[in-house]
Amino acid sequence: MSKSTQREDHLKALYALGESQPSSWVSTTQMASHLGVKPPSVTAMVQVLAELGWAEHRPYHGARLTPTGRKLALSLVRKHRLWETFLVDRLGFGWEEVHDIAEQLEHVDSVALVERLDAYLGHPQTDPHGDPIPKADGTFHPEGEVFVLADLDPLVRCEVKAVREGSDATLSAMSAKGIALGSVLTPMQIEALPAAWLDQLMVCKTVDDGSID
Amino acid sequence: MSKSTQREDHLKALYALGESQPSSWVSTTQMASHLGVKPPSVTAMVQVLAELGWAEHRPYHGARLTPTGRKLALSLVRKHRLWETFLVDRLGFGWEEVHDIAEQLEHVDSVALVERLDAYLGHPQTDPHGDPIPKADGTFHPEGEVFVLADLDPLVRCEVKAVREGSDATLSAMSAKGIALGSVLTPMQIEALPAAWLDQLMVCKTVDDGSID
DNA sequence: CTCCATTTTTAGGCGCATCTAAAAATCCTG
DNA sequence: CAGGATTTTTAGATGCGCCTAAAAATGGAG
Repeated sequence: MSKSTQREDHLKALYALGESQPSSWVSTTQMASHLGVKPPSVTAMVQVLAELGWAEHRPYHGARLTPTGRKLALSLVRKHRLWETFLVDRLGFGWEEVHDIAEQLEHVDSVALVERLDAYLGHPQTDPHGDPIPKADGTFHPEGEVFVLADLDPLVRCEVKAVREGSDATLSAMSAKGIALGSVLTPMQIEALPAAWLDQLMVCKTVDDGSID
Repeated sequence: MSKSTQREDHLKALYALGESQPSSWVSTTQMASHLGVKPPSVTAMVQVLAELGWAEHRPYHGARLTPTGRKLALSLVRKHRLWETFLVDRLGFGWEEVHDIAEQLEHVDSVALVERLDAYLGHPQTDPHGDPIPKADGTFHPEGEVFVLADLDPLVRCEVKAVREGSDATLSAMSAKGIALGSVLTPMQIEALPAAWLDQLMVCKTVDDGSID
């Protein structure tokens, strides 16, 4: 936490936005709206990240993480998702309640803490939303065959594996409709879902031997 | 970690130093060396705390917590000690390793988190160092046998051991109702007491069914 | 290929918490 | 009880992260 929560937040934004789009160059405006600040503030911070060797900045074109910056960002994602797992699995929070708390916890600075927490939780591979938890070395556990529900062409039975970028309200609404990780959706159920959810729900086709990872 | 980690640190210093000395007035120099900053910085922050109603500042004499400030300070102590308990009891840290980590964790702002953590840990009464953990209402678990009457959950016979922070008028009124040190109160009598008194009367149970908590 | 609309950076300020140096108050000694 | 030593506060400056407004660069439409 010590140095700069802000730097870490900008780093995370850079990572999140860079991953979710073809070009890894992220505009300052994009980051600004993601972080809830104004573009000039992002420009200033991106320049700091560049000086630290965590990002590259191509003026008027955007910013991108360096390998070092990516490692740091992944360690933040790791901490965030481990804390979310702790909050849900151990403290009994609902999956829609934990984001803001984890947002704070992830800035606590202690390598030993993260590693002990990871061990305490049994080295979980995904967080309560189904998102993969990076390992200490910054690599991911091999991911299964999940894809966005919107891509499910012939509507068939499938199992919810993850929810991407769900707001707290969305997650609550999903819970209210009985959707949780591991829920099985029939074609009929899928048709009844709000269209917006189709882009957020990550699923895999259900095979009859209900094996879960 | 809101904007106010610094405020919280000053509040805690004020509490810690005020408790451990006869006069509760704490000098800015004392606080400064405790916090690792210079006295003028403390003066400035103490003035902020005063404006917030968390402390009183008598220029050139020192600062002191208000009741509100004390409650806030105690909630920080509570969080700190609960996290230390978690780190040692659950994550297996040594008791000498946990202070700095808890120092960071205590600034995480979520009432629900603290309460769930407390429950998860089994409502511990002391932290790994043996220091008492304040309860959510800012009172301590019975240090010896003594505790605040308001905490007497199943109403049972008890004996008055002390009166905390009672004004002259309050003490007179208590005397008029026959309450003095050593008085024995029955459940029926307790129910008839002014609510305000329940927070001031320190009691111990007269029968030894020592189990609760 | 030029010019205008949009995006992005630069310029200049603000609030916060900190600092150093100087002024003010208190305390202590003779 | 006076005056110097010490403590504490005030004054003024710095770094950081944010803002708004203005300037600069990009890129798209004719």
